[in-house]
Amino acid sequence: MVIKPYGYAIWEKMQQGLDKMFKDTGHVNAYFPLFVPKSMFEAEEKNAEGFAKECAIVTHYRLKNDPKNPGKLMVDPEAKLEEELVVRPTSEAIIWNTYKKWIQSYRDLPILINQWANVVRWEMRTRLFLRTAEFLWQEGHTAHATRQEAEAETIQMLNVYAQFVEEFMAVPVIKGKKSEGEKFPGAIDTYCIEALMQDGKALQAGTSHFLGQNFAKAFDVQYSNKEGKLDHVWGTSWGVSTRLIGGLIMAHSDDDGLILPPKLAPIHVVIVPIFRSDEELASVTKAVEPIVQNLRKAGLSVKFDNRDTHKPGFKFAEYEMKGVPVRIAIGPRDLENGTVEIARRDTKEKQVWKMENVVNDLPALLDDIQKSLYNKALNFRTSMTTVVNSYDEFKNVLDTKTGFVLAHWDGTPETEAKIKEETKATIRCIPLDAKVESGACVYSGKPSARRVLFARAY
RNA sequence: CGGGGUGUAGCGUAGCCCGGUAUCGCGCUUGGUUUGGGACCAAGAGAUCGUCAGUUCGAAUCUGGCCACCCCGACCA
Repeated sequence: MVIKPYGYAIWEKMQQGLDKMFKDTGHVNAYFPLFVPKSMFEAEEKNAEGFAKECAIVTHYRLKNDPKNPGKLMVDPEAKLEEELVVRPTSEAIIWNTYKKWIQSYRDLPILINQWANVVRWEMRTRLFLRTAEFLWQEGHTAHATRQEAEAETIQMLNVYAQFVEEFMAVPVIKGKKSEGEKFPGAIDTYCIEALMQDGKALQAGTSHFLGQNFAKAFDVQYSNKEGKLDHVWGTSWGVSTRLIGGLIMAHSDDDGLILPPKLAPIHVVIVPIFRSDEELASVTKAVEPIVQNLRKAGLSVKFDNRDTHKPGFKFAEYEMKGVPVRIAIGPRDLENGTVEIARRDTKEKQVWKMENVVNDLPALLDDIQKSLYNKALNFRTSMTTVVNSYDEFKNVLDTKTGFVLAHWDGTPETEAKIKEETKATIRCIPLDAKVESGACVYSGKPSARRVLFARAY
């Protein structure tokens, strides 16, 4: 997948928002290698097994001219690696192998590291942004002296993700815990945030794992505690990826293109001048320049599109497609009246503002758009979350209404697998705020203590 | 890997059944008229029809092999 500049700008905005939140919670960035020796990779068995089917492997380190095919290259059989290198599908292995060297004492803990990186998972079927063979993400890897501290870290980062997705992406999420079948291989517990897309399908937007001592044991990472006794350290890992861009697109867009929340929009405001002649453009430009400068001073990203190669109507359509939250049109009529035309992308609503109010009032409009997008998505999710009490109802909702389904489940992997097989729906999570409510599993009729969240998912 | 489908200009396509080197739209170039919601007119440029082989006087079209891509399924953030 190629991410073009405008799409990459969205990713950069996401990075900025998340990176600040990571730093604010005490984390630092570092970088670990792309290639992981196979022996290192296989040290944590469950993790290795979980990813084995989708690993790219480097077996050679040189190409040479193919004597049978002039001008073509071939793998040089002489250049076979002693040990194959796995292209990281995630970095637990190489990071824990490194942490082993860094940790001796409780005084070395905690280690709170994040890395921004690319990873490769050789998917059989890819989906733009949602599932690509190579993707960009961040992965946090922390090491702690106590179980309690690691668990608190896991939940803290889950909350960071939830806050980011809701505040920046304007997408409401449900925080929960994954079932045994859906959790990260190698983790004790996987927590996640689940979002609902406009087509009624769920999207896992981020995960935070409590690794227990699994990796510490696999990589022999021990520390001396205050009593002078050796113990394995406790770990977490957590990540979000460029999948969030796909989620952002699917959560808000309409038939006219993207709708971007102001907090992630590469361009907050586009100004389109209306003019027939160079003289008109000059006089419009003169009025626009101070507005641009002052909006930029206020911290907004402003584009003044003064191209004379495209008509205004074309530009209107173009920026709508790109999801720019606010468009300002200024023409000769506005110059006479001291006004501008303000159009918001989310509602398509147009207003005429006094020119002198633009700089002052625009931040509030952007705030309103941000909130309004969130509320719209929240209302949608609420209307698309259905409580069901029978398997017939369950299947009917999935087939006709779609969306999230809250149903009782007996807690067994067997039932989970059967439901998945028969309906394509998976347990998205066991919501953290699920109230204790005794009931009967929609599939088996066995007792259940709480409802879990089902959906068909990406 | 199983099942289905498609490869013709930068993109989307017609033509294929019934052989005679290619249609239309978008986009691109130039000129003119336009410019408050994706402009119009005119003139241009651009295609070894996925690839290799076969049949034929002649292949986008018929036959066979190969390659690539797409959709559905298994796998998945």
